[in-house]
Amino acid sequence: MPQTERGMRTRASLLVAAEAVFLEHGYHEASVVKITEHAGVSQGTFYLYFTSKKQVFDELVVDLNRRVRQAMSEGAATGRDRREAEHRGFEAFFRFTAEHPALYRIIRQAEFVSPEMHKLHYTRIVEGYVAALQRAAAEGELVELDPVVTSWALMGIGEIVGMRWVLWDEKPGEVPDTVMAEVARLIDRILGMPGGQAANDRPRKRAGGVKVAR
Amino acid sequence: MPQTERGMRTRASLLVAAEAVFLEHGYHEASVVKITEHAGVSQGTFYLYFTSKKQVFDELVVDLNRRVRQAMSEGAATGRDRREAEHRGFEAFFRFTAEHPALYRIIRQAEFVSPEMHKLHYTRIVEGYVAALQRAAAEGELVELDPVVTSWALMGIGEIVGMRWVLWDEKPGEVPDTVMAEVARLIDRILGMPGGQAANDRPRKRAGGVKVAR
Amino acid sequence: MPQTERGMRTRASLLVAAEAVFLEHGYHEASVVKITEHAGVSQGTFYLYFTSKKQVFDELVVDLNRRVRQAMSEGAATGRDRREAEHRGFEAFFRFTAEHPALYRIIRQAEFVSPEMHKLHYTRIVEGYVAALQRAAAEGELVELDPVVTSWALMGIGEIVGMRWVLWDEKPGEVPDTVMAEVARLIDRILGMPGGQAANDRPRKRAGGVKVAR
Amino acid sequence: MPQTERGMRTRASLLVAAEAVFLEHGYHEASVVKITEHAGVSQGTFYLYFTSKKQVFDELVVDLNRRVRQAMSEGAATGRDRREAEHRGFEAFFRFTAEHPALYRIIRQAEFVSPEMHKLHYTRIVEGYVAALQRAAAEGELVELDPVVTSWALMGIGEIVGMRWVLWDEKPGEVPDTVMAEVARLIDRILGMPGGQAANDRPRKRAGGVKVAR
DNA sequence: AATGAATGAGAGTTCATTCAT
DNA sequence: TATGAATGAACTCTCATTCAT
Repeated sequence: MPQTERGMRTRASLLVAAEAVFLEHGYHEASVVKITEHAGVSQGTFYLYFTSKKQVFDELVVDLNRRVRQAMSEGAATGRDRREAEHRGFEAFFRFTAEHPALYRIIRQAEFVSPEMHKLHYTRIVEGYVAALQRAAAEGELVELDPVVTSWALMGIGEIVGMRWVLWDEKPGEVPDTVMAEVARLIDRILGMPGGQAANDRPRKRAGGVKVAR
Repeated sequence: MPQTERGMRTRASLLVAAEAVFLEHGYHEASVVKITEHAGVSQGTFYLYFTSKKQVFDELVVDLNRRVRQAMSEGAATGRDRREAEHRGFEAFFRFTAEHPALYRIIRQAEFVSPEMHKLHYTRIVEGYVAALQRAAAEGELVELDPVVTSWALMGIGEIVGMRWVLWDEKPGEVPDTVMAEVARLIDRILGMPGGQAANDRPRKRAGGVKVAR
Repeated sequence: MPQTERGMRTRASLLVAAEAVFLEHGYHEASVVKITEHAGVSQGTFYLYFTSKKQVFDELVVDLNRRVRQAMSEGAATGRDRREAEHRGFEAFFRFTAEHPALYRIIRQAEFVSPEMHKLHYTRIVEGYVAALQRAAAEGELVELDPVVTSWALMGIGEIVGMRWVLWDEKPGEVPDTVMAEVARLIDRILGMPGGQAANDRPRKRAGGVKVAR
Repeated sequence: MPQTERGMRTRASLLVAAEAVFLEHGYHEASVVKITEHAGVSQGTFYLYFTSKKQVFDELVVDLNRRVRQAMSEGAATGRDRREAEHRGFEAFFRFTAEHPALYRIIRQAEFVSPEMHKLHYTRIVEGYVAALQRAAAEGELVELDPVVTSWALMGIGEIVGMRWVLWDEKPGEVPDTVMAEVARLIDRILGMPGGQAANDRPRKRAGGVKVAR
């Protein structure tokens, strides 16, 4: 760890550079040289602050994880009552994956680079999720469900939607409103909240019931 | 392409070896040498049948994709009526991701190795999904939903559940029954089919409504 | 060496293929596979008739050498008297290097592939040259000169002119007439034959004496 | 490019080593390993200073070209009058090819390794040649001739003589005096300068007029 | 005579990491 | 603290050649 002000700045700029380079090239195509060049320092300097390429990657994953969870709790904090709070928490999660889809590439890549960190990331998020679901359930707001399985399922939805509509689409950074709305309804159905079904909760016998996104 | 029986065998054993090695080490740690050693042939032989490491990877992804979809349609074929058929199709998909979670690592890694193949894989599966949802909707069996968004969501659930309960668990190859059942209920809720809620379809006001898996 | 008619044909087609491939790719870029593919036979067949890639190259050089010298003596044979014969011989040499500049690439490459053959090629040609010069000198038709040095010089001229005006030029296969004529005059001057200087043999004091080719 | 004294030394020693190795083995037999071993550095160091084996080759060709032309202009500078200057320029060229025949192997090999560099080399030299011939012609010192064709011819002579008498001979580094003298007379005849013919300028009718070198 | 599968040495090149300054 | 030269293991890939059929 750096002992001086200058050292702190150097380390920080290396982290920023690493994020940018991993984002652009992925872990394996990213080289330490690229990172140091991006940070404007020399090659050797990297090893003053990090013991390996993998270590800086791990640190980034931990950092990203912290940011996601912070976004989620900040989102939840804007809710005026318990129920709204939970809603906002989920919303924040989706918004984060939507707004930072590229960051999610880093996390997904962790599966092959740093399985422990990958596991840690999901586990931590799910923990928060589960707690939220349990609080909501205690309030009697949910259908009867298993919070762990449900949390994982919700996370899977968030990831794949981010991948499909943000990472793959030409104009990244945003999930289309129609898709977002559909996802919201879907979640409501999963959690047994009203709003999952438009006006009526019985399946209706008409083909028009199906609308295609995009 | 091989022109003799012997050549066919060699190529096949290289494919098998590649799958095993990619599974164990991931794409980047897997080397052509490891693959050929595993197949019991010399290094150069690899290039008799594949033009590059990436090509054999792509071929594997395409092959896996074919197998998943075949499993799905075979599953659907066991249903006695339309509704059962759709159910069995989804079941088959979940069973496949559950039974071959490691294969899914290969597919997920394709995101960083061969984005085109990765895209192709998901796109093809979703196409089948969407068609099934539309058929079910035409029969009036579903809640009003967007089949595309829903298909992606279902796939996200399948993947993450496979990752969590099969890939991460010590005894791989099987999603625990309790988890599988919970997922089934969850899907029913998503699709608006009866069975998504145990006995009653209103959320109830008791914490006991929540049961934790594992 | 082949024992059957069929074998003879195969060997011949391999030689033809080798010439084509060496011509197009040069020795090092040419591979045995390319040669056999071009000949329409399988890889292993090559080694039925040649012991190595280098051997077939050597054989080609020897063959080309034979062809050049034959062209030269055929050219000389068309001369009606001794003097004309010599002229025609040189002409034929230049025509050959002009018409087959690509073949000359093979020979030049021999310097780095098969120095012995390279040496042999030039030595044999020079021998013929020297003999011709000596005959001409015996007839008193030449300026006093060293036939060996002169022969080498003439060969150097032929090669470089072929390289510059045939190999490098867009429309290969032909040295422009003006260049050819200038070369002819140049040779006449070298050999001390009339015709080397236009009308007068004293250098003249006017800049207009210099005309630029191309 | 190296930024320190040490780096400069390393790069220089790699260039020296490359020249030596290309000289001894030719381009294709020369390997980067051989070069680095010769330079006493490790394999990877090579790629600190050169992007590829071909690049160092190109650099060598350019360097040699510079040296030849410098030798020529330095030679020309020793002439006391215009005419002597031109003479000395040509002399210097011949001396250089004679003294560095091995370097000329590198240049000749460029035909097959780096055609652009090969072309550049000859083109540059000819440009200087042509200019010299034109100056000489303006002084009325030459026979009527085409300076471009003549320049190429002179170069062809220089190369082949260097190849024959220096590269092939056991004691390299020197063209025998008798050969050199003969070449000089030959050039005088080509340029129409006095001295091309010993004492008399008419061909004589005696075989003794021909003397054989070596 | 012909095939084509198999070999394996060796090539050029990259890059995470170390170390002298 | 910072530099950047140096390392060397490891990689992908090519190809002349051999050999079983």
